[in-house]
Amino acid sequence: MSNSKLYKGSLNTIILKLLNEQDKMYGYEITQKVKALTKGELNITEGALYPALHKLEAEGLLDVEVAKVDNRLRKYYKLTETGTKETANKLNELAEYIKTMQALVSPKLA
Amino acid sequence: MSNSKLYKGSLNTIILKLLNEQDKMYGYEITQKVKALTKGELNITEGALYPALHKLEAEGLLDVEVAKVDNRLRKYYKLTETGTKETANKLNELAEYIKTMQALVSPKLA
DNA sequence: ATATATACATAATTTTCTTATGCATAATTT
DNA sequence: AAATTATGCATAAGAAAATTATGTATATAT
Repeated sequence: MSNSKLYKGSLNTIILKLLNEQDKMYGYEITQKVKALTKGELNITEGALYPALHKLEAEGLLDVEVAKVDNRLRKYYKLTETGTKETANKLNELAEYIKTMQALVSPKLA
Repeated sequence: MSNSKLYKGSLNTIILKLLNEQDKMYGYEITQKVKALTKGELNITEGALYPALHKLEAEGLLDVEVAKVDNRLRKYYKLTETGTKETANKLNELAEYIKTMQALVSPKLA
């Protein structure tokens, strides 16, 4: 995924946020989109991505829809209503995390 | 540690940064300092902290010095030279992580 | 006397990721 | 034509980092 361990725990947030923007995406598309958006910084591995998608689906945050394009399989994922709410939560948590970490590493007023 | 999973992977960064400021600290002190700095947001658990300190010591990033205060044991940790360098790396990685995540969740120019 | 705070530690389990495979089709390169 | 790379899914074994649950011990507050 990256040389830094900090990305641990942020995969779900990334997936949900992308699906919040793009409406529907398939797995491989997510890996490519993340690579592009981060200029190669972040490479989501398949071993992390697919189990994560399956779990989000099992939890009712994602719906899946199978399609066949160019004789190849694609599984399109999209947010459920619950998934949309959870996306908002995750983004708040990320903002909170960043604020907290900045307070810890640059404690200007502490 | 927190309701958010995002803190996974950031414990070492937190420990190293605190020791970079405070010169030397003992485990319990670290948990209290973090709680105070984050206004209760982040509570480092002992099961996470002590193994982490032992590992950082084993890797040569921390030196330990045992003291007895009020008849109670304290293990003071401080950065080694290598530890100081690694602290700088970790802080760069954190800044990089925050930048990357912001590019992912608020892709203004994408 | 009892509970809370201080101070360390480890073991079992869970979560999340990496690494290694595996299958299959399409497109590109040699 | 053959081989490689890209597209697209999936899972299993193992590692890493945390949670949760204990355990020991002293000091302080109720």
